[in-house]
Amino acid sequence: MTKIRKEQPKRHLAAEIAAAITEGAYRPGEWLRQIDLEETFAAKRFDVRSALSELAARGMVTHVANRGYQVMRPDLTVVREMLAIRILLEVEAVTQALPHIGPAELERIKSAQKAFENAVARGSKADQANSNAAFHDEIYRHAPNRSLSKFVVEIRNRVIPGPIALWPSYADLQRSAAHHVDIVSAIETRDIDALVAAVRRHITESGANYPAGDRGQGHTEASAARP
Amino acid sequence: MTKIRKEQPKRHLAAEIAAAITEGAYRPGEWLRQIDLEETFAAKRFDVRSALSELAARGMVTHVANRGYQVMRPDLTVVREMLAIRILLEVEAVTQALPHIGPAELERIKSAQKAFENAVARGSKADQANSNAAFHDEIYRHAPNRSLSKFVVEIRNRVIPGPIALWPSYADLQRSAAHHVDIVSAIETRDIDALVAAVRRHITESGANYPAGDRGQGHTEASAARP
DNA sequence: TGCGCTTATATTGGCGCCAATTTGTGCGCA
DNA sequence: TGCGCACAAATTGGCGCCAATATAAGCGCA
Repeated sequence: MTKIRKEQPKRHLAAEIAAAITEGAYRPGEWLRQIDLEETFAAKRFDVRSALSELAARGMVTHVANRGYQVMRPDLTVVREMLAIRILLEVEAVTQALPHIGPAELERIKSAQKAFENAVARGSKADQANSNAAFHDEIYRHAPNRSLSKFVVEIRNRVIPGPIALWPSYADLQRSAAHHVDIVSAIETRDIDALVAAVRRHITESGANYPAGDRGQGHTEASAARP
Repeated sequence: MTKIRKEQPKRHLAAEIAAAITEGAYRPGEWLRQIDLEETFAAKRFDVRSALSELAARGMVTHVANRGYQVMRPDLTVVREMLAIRILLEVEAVTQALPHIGPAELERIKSAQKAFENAVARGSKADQANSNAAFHDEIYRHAPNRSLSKFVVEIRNRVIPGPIALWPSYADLQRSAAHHVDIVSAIETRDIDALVAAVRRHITESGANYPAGDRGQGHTEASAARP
């Protein structure tokens, strides 16, 4: 008799919770109750705590003894610093990728860009975020340094977007789409300088949504939610 | 009556195990038995499994269902790619740091360098690794982008050194020390180009220990250790 | 005597309970 | 009526057991 085994792909709960946080399901400062997470993600207590511990190590949530875990409040300074790091990495990635982008690859990039434009017009917030990420990855994946492109993804997912950056205006989205057009055309004309400049501008301005004195956005409300 | 509470700084077991791996306590390909880890680190089963899961997510160990966790075999390509990323980040860090290094800071850097030389002469392998890391951090910490310097540390600790890179020859160590001297003098003369070149060379050559066809070093022996 | 099957052992991994602690509520007292 | 204390409810977190599975050992049979 052949042995039947349930091949569950060993879900990575920490990543799922992290995604939920970056998508705004949980607000900065909000308490993450283990019991809630258990039923929301249909996971066991063990996995929940394990995931929470991991996220705490990553600095995505803060842990208060005997109180629980709460979503880290995005520090404007840290966000800006992470953007600077992203620029460093993504500029390198796109520079490495350019020589390896032929007509076929360009076509895929263009369709990824189209997908983003569609998401801007008719998609949900999550669609917009995902198709935006997919567009960039479609470019970076051609960098010979595969670790680099993986890293770019990891860093991007690590930053907790403030509530403001999470709800960009339609104008913001259109500006993003315009940047994508710039990037694509720079790739098409093989203009490395223009390409680098476009990427740098794109990332920089993605953090421009953060007003100067951000910080306490949603502070009172989120803090009010008791643990 | 005042309440007495045991303020244990909430140890991060995953980091401890990771350190043990990078220090060579566990060889690539070796199986990590949970029971052994329990008593070695005086931790409970829960924490061990949690830490292991985290390390698996970081790609430091591989997880085989119902078999356990084993130390990831360092892939030469990945190691090289990570070195390239380290160069990118550390060059940026040192560039940012230079303008903020005054006489007082330079003095501390010099003493860190001395500490490394002492470790080379009389210290253990762990001492050498630690004092080397301390030297670099003593420089990078002056970069205004604090996230960057933290990041540099994280990346450095993420790479699993192959057994060869782990046991550098005395000549390797001396070369490393020489690089440090170059770096210090470049800082002293404020020669940014020389500084960048020195850092780049230092990191690049730290991976030169890996011979072309590395991979299977310690393969048979480590694999023999049954789970 | 060697090979294949069955049995035994060690290890992993899923799951759950209960003590400790904190927060919320209600009662009593000034 | 307002303040403070005590009690109750909810949540976290430490800990341990036991089933499932892989590996090793033992045994019978050709």
